[in-house]
Amino acid sequence: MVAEMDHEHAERLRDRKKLATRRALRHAALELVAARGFSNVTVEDIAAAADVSPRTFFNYFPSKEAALLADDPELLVELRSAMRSRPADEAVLDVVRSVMKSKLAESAHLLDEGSDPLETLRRMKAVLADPHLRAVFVAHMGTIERCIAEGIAERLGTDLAEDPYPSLVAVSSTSALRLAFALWARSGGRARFASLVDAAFAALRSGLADDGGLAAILRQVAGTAPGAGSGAGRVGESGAGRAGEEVSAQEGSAE
Amino acid sequence: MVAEMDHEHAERLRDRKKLATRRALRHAALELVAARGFSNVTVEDIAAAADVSPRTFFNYFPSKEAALLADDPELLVELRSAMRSRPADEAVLDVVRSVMKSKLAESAHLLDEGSDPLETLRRMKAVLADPHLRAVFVAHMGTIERCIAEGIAERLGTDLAEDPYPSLVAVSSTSALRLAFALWARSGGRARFASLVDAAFAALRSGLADDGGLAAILRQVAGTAPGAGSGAGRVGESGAGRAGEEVSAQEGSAE
DNA sequence: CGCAAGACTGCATCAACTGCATTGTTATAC
DNA sequence: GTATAACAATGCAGTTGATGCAGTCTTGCG
Repeated sequence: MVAEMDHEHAERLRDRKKLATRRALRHAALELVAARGFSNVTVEDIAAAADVSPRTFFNYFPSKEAALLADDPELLVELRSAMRSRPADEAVLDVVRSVMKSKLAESAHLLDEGSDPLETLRRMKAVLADPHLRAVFVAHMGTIERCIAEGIAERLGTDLAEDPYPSLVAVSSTSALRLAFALWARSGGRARFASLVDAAFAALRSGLADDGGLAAILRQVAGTAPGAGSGAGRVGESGAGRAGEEVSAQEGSAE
Repeated sequence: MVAEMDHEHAERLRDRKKLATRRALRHAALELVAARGFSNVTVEDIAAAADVSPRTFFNYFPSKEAALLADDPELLVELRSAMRSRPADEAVLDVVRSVMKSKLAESAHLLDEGSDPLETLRRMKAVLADPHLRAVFVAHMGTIERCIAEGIAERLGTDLAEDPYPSLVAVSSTSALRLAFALWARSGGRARFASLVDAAFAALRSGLADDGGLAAILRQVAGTAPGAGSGAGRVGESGAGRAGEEVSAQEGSAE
């Protein structure tokens, strides 16, 4: 029962060990960084806590930040192909919105790789708390933005260098995405990520007249009341009241 | 006429020398990076090209990137105070827009510090060409975004943690700003930066219905025609036609 | 001139990485 | 069950970015 594992198990022994050390490293990194701050933790510390040699750390992650952020290069090509597979007559904003909801749901692909969902939130909070990690995260979103801009230009048949519209949409969309992330973390992971994305896009489409239902979602989730009313007197001439038409229900329904 | 310089000149001798080496370092960094790429240039190379010791480089810049990017920490406090000095009843979007135009004009404070305007463009292009520098630049804009979000919350009297609206506006505004930068560089520095900012904000306020005149400005400046017409058939249901109302004239007038 | 402030430099040090050669462990063929 | 190939873990040396410290040279000023 110990030695005669069949091939299925045997083949996975290595992979499981690999995954285990990977998780151990990520976990150790999170613990140490949450406790001491990113700059006060060395790779040596992380490796020691995960019980591997410092050199091994770099066999798993290309940089110290990567142990916390998981910048998956494959994600970008996935995004591109997901954009290509949407119907040709769909509005670009809807394409981007749906792709974001499906591919980047719950920050699974941006911060985590199928590990404990409880840790995802802690990781996100640690990232948002540290200036350097925040910067790296923003930069990471920048690469996603570029990828989306190319995808839009491809759909519209225009050239990124000539037509500013794809860049404009990409820039705005990733802003909405980043905002949704931050708010998701702020809600303690209780708000539905897809709802936040929808609300952020609605807010954008309303011309920033109000928050597109973001405040409502947060209020509903956290039971807190914002200091001032939202949606009036904030934008000078733009008419308000067009936002929120696409915000889906955000509680009760299963994922 | 050589030894008896008065105090004015004398006091500036040091400063001039300092400024000279600073410029020399920045110049050397730009030249080398433009020629070889950021990762193929060492601080030692830059110092050697500027004829100072490697240690001296770090007396002028905190990092290798800083020699190309000039991330001025003072800029943030300037932004905050500029936002405070705007009339209290001004719409937040207008506040941010005007502050961006005045404080970040022509990327003077973001990439340069009063040196040759010709080099500013080269620097910008070098930054946008290199993935790592691009990432650092995006991250830098992230700090500006945060600063602006705080300023908006302060103006509205709300709390960043409760009300998502300030974050939403900040995120969108810095996106517009970043877009204006990229387009400015793309135009070869010929487009008026303020016009691009106005156009980007107009596009945002139109709910991304069209590009708010960005394409028109670029076409006017560069003489290129985009592959597809702009403003129709791109966004599904949002009505177009509200954009561009605030785009100022962009050529002929002196800066 | 002579002194003080401050800029430049060298040196030692640390931490993030990388390449290479070696050792250990797992998978598979015999 | 052992030999062997594949691959993961390790140790080691070296490069590079970055910081602190101490000594030297330049500049500012009386």
